[in-house]
Amino acid sequence: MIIQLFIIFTIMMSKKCKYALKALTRLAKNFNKGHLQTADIARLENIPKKFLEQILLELKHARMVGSKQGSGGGYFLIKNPKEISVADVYRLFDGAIALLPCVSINFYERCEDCTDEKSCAMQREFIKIREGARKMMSKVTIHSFIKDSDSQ
Amino acid sequence: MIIQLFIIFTIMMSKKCKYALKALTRLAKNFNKGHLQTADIARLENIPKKFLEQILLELKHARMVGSKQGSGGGYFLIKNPKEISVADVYRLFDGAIALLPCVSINFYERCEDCTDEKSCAMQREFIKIREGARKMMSKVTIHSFIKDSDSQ
DNA sequence: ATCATAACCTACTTTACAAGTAGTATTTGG
DNA sequence: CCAAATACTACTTGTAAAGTAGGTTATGAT
Repeated sequence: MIIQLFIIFTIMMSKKCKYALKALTRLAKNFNKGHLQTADIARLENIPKKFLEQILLELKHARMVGSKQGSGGGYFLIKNPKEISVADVYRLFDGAIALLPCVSINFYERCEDCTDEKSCAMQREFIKIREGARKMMSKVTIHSFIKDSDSQ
Repeated sequence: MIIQLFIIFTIMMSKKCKYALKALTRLAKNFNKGHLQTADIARLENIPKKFLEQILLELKHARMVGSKQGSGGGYFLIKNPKEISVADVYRLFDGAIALLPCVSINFYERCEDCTDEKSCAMQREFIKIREGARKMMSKVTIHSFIKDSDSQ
């Protein structure tokens, strides 16, 4: 009997970021229709409530959502769903879109092992890759998640 | 006096993967011209030698490079540099190109918090994002790193 | 044959962060 | 003033990245 165990580790979007997108989508469905409470969003989207609290707070500090404290309070979207892209949310929670720090626009950092950045062929090529990802991630917005597929 | 400390965490390519690409590029420059030793590649590319050993071994197991043991041995490329894409190397070391497991071609996994995958708008949109990244990462090869910019 | 050299392989260490949990403070409507 | 909700801080647990350490095996040269 052979037991095969496949453990695969991958670098992907964090759950925090994914939950944020789901929460924003839920709020977008309620755009200009009052507010929703953390507990409700958590239940509807299968997100741990206390974890979601932190996420909504971060979204508030990033001025994507607004809140109302006290009994009967909740969260609401303050930006148009069409103006919140996946790129925006990804940068907020997971950081750079580029695969290398020396290629990042918003999170640039020099590579320690690089001798001459100006002639670095990797940098040149990874800029192309970044642009491929960045364009798509900027094009897809929270609004993309609430419209149905054929209403493209 | 205000001290501001910015700590930014980002999800990027692992160093292992980056080092692998650099090592492959170095071997590609020597394609069909004999072999290079770990120590030399390590020195030329500023990669910790023992770490590079592991990486070259993984590349060997993935049949991208070949090796010769014993004194005067070393590593050499066995695939054409044009046929080793960034996507290939990335998948080997860092896993999925897609940002969500349910969107990955090679590392698919169901999302626990998803109720109905067929009607999931996020999945539908993230496939587009994956394709943006995947196309670019498949187009850029080790050969891209050794040619100069205007010889496009 | 044996020695130096370089690949091959496994295990360990350290650090850091993701993914949450816990508990308290603050605001606000009734 | 009380209940309900957000606001905030701190802690926990597990796991992976990045590298280190040390030994084994193969091979060309002496």
